[in-house]
Amino acid sequence: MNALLLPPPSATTARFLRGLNFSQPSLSASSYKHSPLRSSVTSLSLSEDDVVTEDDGVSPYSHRRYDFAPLLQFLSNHIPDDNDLAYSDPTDSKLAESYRLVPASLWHYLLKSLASSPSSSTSISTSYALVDWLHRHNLCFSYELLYSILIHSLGHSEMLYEAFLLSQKQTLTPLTYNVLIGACARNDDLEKAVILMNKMRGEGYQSDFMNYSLIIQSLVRNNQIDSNLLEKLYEEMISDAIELDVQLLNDIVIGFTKSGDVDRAMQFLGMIQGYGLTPKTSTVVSIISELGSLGRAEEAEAVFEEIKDGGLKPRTRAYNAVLKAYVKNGDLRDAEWIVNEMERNGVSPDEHTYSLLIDAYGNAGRWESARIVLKEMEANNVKPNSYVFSRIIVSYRDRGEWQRLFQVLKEMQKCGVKPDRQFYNVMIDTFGKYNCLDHALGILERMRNEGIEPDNVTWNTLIDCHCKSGDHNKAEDLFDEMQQRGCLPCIATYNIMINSFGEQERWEGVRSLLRKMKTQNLQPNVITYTTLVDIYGQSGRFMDATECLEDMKASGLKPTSTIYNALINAYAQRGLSDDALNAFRMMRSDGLKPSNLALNALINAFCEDRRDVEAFAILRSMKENDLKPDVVTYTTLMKALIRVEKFDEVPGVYEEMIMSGCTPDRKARAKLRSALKYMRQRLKSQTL
DNA sequence: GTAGGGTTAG
Repeated sequence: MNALLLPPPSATTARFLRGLNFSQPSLSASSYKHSPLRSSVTSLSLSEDDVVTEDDGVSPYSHRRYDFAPLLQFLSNHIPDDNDLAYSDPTDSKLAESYRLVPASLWHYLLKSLASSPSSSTSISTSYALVDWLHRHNLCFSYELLYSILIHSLGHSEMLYEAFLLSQKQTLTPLTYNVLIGACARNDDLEKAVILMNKMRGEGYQSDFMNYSLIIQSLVRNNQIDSNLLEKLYEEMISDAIELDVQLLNDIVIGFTKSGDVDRAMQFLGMIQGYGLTPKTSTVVSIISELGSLGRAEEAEAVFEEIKDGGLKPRTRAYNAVLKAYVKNGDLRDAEWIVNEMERNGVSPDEHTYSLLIDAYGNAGRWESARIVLKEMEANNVKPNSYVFSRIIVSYRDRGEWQRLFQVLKEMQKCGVKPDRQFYNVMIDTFGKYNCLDHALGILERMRNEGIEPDNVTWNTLIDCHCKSGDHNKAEDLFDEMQQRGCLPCIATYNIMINSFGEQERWEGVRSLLRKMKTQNLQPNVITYTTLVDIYGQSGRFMDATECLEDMKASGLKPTSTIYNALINAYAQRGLSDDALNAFRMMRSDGLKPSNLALNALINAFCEDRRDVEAFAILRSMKENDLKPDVVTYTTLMKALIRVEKFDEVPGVYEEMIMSGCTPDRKARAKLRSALKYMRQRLKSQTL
């Protein structure tokens, strides 16, 4: 479009240009040797496509070099301000005349190179100057486009701030809006992107669908995606009547997948197919993978089949995703089957395949089979790595056979695999979970000796295991040490420390941790608020606890059932049954389903408040709502009966518990025993 | 179609 607006080149101007020597790099190069702008940008080699060709067939301009050095040199020396002297400078108009023939596309290219050149602010200010200059001399039309190019390039080279400043100089048009929003999203500055989108909408312009793609991609990239947010974005797209292209639909599917709402993701997958479009394989695989992580094997299989229906052959990744589902479910036979299947179809297993298989055998306690897989890996030239071994340790840790850790270490050495930071983190966690704090600290030493710098996770794990064993002083020392060594605490670190201070009832300490988080620009997350509600609630500071819950809602985070459980539980332990009930109702009105945890806590509240009738009413409503009472439910009910001295009703509850299929644990048996004891005592005192 | 995995906080 711009090329059409360019004045046609004439023979006279061409001669003029040749006469001015601008096409002779040797001359200009010598005169600009010391210019700060001498870079790849100052002179451009052009292909035939880039130049305007004359009608006469023999193009005088093909393969010529336009040398922009003189212009750029001039512009860098004349950074324009409002009452610019350059206007009256004769060189200015002479230069303008000499570049009259440069095609628009070339100006665009020059501008792009200049704006995205990695060097200094010099080139940025020169690019502004260039746009102004072109504008002033009517050399290149569509200034809107020029600004867009500039903003786009700046955004691509992470100079978003400059792009933003630039946009302030002009009235924004739909094109510049879109380019700017795109630049913000690419640079992960979504706050600015959203502000601009709203502003744009306010001015009656429609946003480009590309912007939504870029925003979703940025959210996914930074793990900031959640399904509510995505739902809101989708509503916006609908109300803006945005065209949903395949790319955008793929991005939405990925977004819902990553935010854990795989059901919604599958709806959109269906939408893609319904439009007769083909989803990207990587999109489909990511759904299978998520279904796999959730252990939803049948659905994973079904989506896997859809790849084949589309005429595509599943590759390693797709197989791995299904394999993950089987492993998650502990389904060894299906796991072995799918691996055979992939080999039969000529798809070679990779590191992930083997890792998953080893995981499966490890979980089944089949260490020998896991070793065979290790051998197979070697045979197939897939090198086992630290990851595989850390998975083995995790499976031993979770099955209580953590001492096998030493054996795993030996095996690892035999394979010539060096433990990495994450492996050591798993080791520290394992030692910590089994209260071997000295061993855990030993690993820290070992890491340092091997030149592996401990990271956030290392420190968090160490700090937390010391808190859990009650050594809050050592935990605090480690918290200080971490910072002295230049490791910045993250949100998890603060959550651990807040919990620690809370347990010690060091409330000023808690507040100062929250302040410190803010200075680091860390926002409290759901876990932070839950921790706060828990520690305040546990020490009877209910005002503080409820205030935290309100703060969380105000900050836009959705309360979870865990946070309500913490609150209900806190009230329950002090026998504040009305408050507990109230918290329970709040939970319901927030649309959260009550779990056994919440209901058991509520029963406990009535129990502590000697309201046994209400406690049993909860049991009834559990049964009516298809919630299976568990051993804790029945034990708490027995406790409630004992509290109101209805000892003779306890054996009946115990019996019902067994009848309903609950296995009594030590606490349940203890309740029955103490009820029987009281009954005997009562009998004795009556006979006496 | 060049990406997917492990460890920490309620």
